[in-house]
Amino acid sequence: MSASNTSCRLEIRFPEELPVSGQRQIIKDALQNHQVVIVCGETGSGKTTQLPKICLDLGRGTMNGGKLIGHTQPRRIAATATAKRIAQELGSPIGMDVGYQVRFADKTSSTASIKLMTDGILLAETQRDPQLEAYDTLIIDEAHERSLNIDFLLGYLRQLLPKRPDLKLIITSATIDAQRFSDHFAINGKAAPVIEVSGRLFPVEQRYCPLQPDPKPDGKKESKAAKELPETVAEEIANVWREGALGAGDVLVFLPGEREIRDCAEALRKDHVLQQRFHPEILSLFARQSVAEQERVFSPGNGRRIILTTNVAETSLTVPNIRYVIDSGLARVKRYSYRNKVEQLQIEPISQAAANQRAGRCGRVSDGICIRLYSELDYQSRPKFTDPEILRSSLAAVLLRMSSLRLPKIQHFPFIDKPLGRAITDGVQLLDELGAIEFDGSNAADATDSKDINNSFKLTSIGKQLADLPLDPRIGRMLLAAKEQNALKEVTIIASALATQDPRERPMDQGAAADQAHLLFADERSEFLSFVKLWDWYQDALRHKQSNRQLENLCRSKFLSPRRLREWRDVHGQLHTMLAEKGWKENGLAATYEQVHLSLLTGLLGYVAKKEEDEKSQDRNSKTGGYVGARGIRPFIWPGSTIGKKAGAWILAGELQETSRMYARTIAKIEPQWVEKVAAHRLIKSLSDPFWDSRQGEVMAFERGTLYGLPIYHGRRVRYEPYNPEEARNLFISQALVQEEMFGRMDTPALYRETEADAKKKYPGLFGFFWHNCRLIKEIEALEHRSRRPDVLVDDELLFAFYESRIPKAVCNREGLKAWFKKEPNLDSQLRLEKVDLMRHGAAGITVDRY
DNA sequence: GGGGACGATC
Repeated sequence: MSASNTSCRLEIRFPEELPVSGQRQIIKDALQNHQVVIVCGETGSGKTTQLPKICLDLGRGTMNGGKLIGHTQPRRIAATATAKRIAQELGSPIGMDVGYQVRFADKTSSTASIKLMTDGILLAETQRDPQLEAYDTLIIDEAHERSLNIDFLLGYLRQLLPKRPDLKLIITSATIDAQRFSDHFAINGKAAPVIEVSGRLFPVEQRYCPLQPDPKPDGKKESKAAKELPETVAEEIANVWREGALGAGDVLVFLPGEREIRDCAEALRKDHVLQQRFHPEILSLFARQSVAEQERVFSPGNGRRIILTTNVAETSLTVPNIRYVIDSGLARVKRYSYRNKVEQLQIEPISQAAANQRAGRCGRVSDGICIRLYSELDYQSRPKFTDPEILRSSLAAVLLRMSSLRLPKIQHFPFIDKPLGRAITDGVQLLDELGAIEFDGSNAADATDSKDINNSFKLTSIGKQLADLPLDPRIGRMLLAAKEQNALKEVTIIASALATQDPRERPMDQGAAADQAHLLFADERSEFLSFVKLWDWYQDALRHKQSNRQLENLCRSKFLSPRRLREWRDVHGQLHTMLAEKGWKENGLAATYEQVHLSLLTGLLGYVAKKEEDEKSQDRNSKTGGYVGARGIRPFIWPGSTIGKKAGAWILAGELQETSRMYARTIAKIEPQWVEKVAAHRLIKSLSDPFWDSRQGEVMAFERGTLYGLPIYHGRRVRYEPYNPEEARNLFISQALVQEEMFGRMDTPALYRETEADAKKKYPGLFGFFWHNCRLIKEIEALEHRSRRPDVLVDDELLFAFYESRIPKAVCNREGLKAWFKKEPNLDSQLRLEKVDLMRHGAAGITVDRY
């Protein structure tokens, strides 16, 4: 141990066995001469715990008369654990010199010099401290993970640094990413210095055992059939264990998802060689499994173990005692589809960086062997890095935040990887759908088509409120709507549930029992209301709890995760407090089904679907799910749905995600009229088949309303005049007057008499010209008949021209005409036809008088 | 007929 003293009361020691300790002078020198320093240190370098101490030693931090040394971590656990560790190393109680802040936990004080936090906390702080004046030093750890938060922070800091010359920034990353960060933070053309700190990784031998051979250079496929993944995993494990190069170490197998884990586990249990010779314990590891299931992985047993894992073991969790890694080279990757505006979760080949990270997982305790189930050529041809999250996400939330921070336009913001224009446009459209923004200037109407729409919007009051909520904009929008709907109580419960992980557990081997237990919370119309039922159950359980143990057991008996229930309660509590501070009152009476779902719908407009009328699509074996949604998507109801087939004609989904199919999860029955209630102005209306409606006295048409292409209603009679006044007038003249349907059909003498009597009662003294003209035309028709000259009567076109020229331009219905009659008493006589008007020019000689 | 992993203001 060596120690150095600063002016402060603490003695700072650097454990010499940590590689970073040996380089602290180099790091100090770099930090003194540069505003930004990049530190790459692999696992075990000690960078996370020692870098803040090096900064302290350099004279930074509150205790040296400066400000805070801020240190961010991607995960809450890492932030709190690191804070405790550093405090311990400094011999200072937590909160005194080293504090931490994560969501729901704040252990900071005015005396602290070092503050550990999640990157989300620092990002949130930019809202009220845009210059980040609280800090004199910032350490952004694990920057290579390139989460949305990290990318935003790095962009933010890039533009902040010139305004804060006193602020020092350390970015830590994996070695392969270092150059990109160094270039991004170049000042006056000078890249930021990169300091490499060795890690303590043991050598890992790479082997390639491809499932399928590489394609030959001539493009012809190898005749050998591709091997199956589960069988190959079993085979390779047997091989390395038999070979015994590294002894009986545990094996970590990276697979893309839960399903592959299940298939693989089954194959391993059936493999005679493995079973008889090695008796392995087969375990699985993925995020949504119970704590008990996960714990088994972290408490090594006596025998050989095989752990089948998803990406959770790539960064978030470290499995001990791993000597062998088998890498399928695949992962389920979240991407955002701009076309459908839904999330996709599909299996993709991982990047070289991710493959290396996976391989490194067997070099932590001693030498390791990594077997890749793909060829070296395949590896070499893969992208170097995993796409950063910002290129795979909806940008609505980012745009909202940027706008609320009054940052430059997104195109000019210094992101390391700039999002595509298409993605930006999509984000703007979502914010517009939520009513969060308004377009300024003249191009408002066609703004969504304009190329630089994102240059011309500003936040509405809804947008400003959304930016203040720690929620996805869609979920935040539900809360704002719930305030109007008087449904805040229920919607706060639902919104916080949608914002956290589903507390319901479904262990692989007890699926049916879990489903059965969860039926307790089922609602026959809405799976959103299941959350409310579950919430009530949980509140009741909390009230009656005898001990934490008893509560945990009760939760477990219902297949509920205590940890996630707590997280749900924390988020709910936070929202509840925030809304109360705004002065919003929760409804005392239970909200109606409609009030709750109108609120949800306001945030989920694109997630409405309608049962297809086509009978065939309702078949079991149909290739479609029997529903059609916005933008032409055809979702399937998630098989775990408790409503399923009984869902009805219209549903709202809490989530649409494309995995093996497009699935709608968390569904509820809704009425199509509700869509109109919350989104009347978003519907695209089209009118067809206009006609004269003699009862209304108006030209009417059939209206059809669509929401993102989904017909919400059709065949609705509406006035045609507002839509097309010219054509409405033409139809009024041709059908009401020329075709004599002003008061209804009169095609038989009886009907004629009836209609006339009726009209006289309803419209006394009005439209004398109409009956006059009708009679005259009849008279002449009779004449025409007798003279056997079908051309004597003037035709419809001339009649039309007669009325058209005499009726005021603004008149296109009965009421309009009536009003003109009052204004212009002469109009009646002007509109009366005379025989001469009705006779064709050439037939003018023929008159009634000749007979 | 079935789910990669994170994360969020006084």
